[in-house]
Amino acid sequence: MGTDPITAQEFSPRQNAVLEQALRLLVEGGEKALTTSGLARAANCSKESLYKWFGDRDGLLAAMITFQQSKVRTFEKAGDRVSAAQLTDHLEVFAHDLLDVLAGDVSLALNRLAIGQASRDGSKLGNLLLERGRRQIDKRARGLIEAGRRSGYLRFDDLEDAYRSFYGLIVSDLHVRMLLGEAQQAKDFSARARKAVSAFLALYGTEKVHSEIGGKVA
Amino acid sequence: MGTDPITAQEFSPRQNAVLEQALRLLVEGGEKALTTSGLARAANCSKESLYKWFGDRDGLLAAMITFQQSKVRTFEKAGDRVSAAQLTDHLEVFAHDLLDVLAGDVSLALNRLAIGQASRDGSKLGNLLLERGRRQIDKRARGLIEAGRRSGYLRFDDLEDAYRSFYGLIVSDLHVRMLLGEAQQAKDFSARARKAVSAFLALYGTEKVHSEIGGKVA
DNA sequence: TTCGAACCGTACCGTACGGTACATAACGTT
DNA sequence: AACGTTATGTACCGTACGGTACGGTTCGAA
Repeated sequence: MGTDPITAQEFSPRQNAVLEQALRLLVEGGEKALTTSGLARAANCSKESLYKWFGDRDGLLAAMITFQQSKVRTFEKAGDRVSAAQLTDHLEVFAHDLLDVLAGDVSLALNRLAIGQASRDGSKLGNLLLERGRRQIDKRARGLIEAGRRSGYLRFDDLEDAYRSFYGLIVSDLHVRMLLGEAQQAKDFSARARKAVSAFLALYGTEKVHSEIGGKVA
Repeated sequence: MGTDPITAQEFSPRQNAVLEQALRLLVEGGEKALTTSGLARAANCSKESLYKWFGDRDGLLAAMITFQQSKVRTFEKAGDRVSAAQLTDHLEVFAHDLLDVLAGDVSLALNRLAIGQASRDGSKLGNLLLERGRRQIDKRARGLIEAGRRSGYLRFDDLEDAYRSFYGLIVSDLHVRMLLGEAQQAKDFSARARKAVSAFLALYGTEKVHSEIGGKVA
């Protein structure tokens, strides 16, 4: 009994299967489609087991978030020293990955769920989503930017300001628009990532990086 | 019968009062607190009137959005020619206003509502929010940016790209964080607006604007 | 083979919601 | 004064959900 099912890193295989079904139901039909009876039916388990494993419905929702985040492990291999080409490549890959993550249907569904419950549960789900999910992404980005500074390609006073700008240039209001359900228009994430990195380098890049890359920036 | 209550620009004073109460309930307790019975009780009206005026619950939600947006009229007085100081001032005021709007509790509550319903109603509320609410803001910003270009202070190929960058630099992920209910940390919107405009000018400003402003940019 | 734990399926309970019906009251119109 | 319109308040209905209880089943351990 020492392991809280919320803080435990993994669930039993059976529970994983059930949580998978729960995510499927949530993605397909939104929160209203995720009923305990429906989940029990879809996952071939009993409601009693659901309440035994997750406590109550809120516990189930929290478990779904931690489960999903335990699946997407963002690895961080920030080289200490990078070339200008490597830096732009890594930044663009990061930007593209970020857009891919934010646009994923499971991510959108979970964010919608947490936002919808924000005023009800004191942002418990929202904090879970931010602390456990975004932390990884933030670390990776900060590592990249720091490496760029160490290599003399980036210059900034406040790392947080620089990262915030980078994030905004990549995402802008696209995340909220997708959350609102706007018909996804041509998700050309590659071009978007390229533009964002180009703008970011124009803002925070040193003369060194501009001279080494030169014509690549429009 | 010719006027759809959704597309009608205004409701009757009685209906306005009821919608005001509906917004209050929504802000205070989220969507779950907004029940037809509760609203009837809070607004001293009958449920039958609610259904007569708004059709059903979804109609009520849509009416709440249009009602709220009919209250906040963003005026646009984009001067054709501006000075560098005027341009930066207008841009900073816009950025600050945008942050104020997005951080408003009614705005947050309505956005949470629309996002929570996004997978249920085919984004009807989300589109309403985007088309009627954001259109005004977008027009004002585009007018400002265009004026800056006409005056020789800004240079860009695509107005949409420039505006998207500006928006991202101002807001970044703050909107989503607030929607998720993150404890609001020191909303120093003035400093944030100044930084965003500074970055925007560094990206899209011409030599002219830099020479005229000079030391003001950190 | 027997025991016990975990689990499934189903039935059940209380509640609360969206929506409807009706009886009554205010009020302007003729 | 009689009437039609409009609105209120209350009672009601069907439904669907969260949560609980219970009988039956699987399955590994002793």
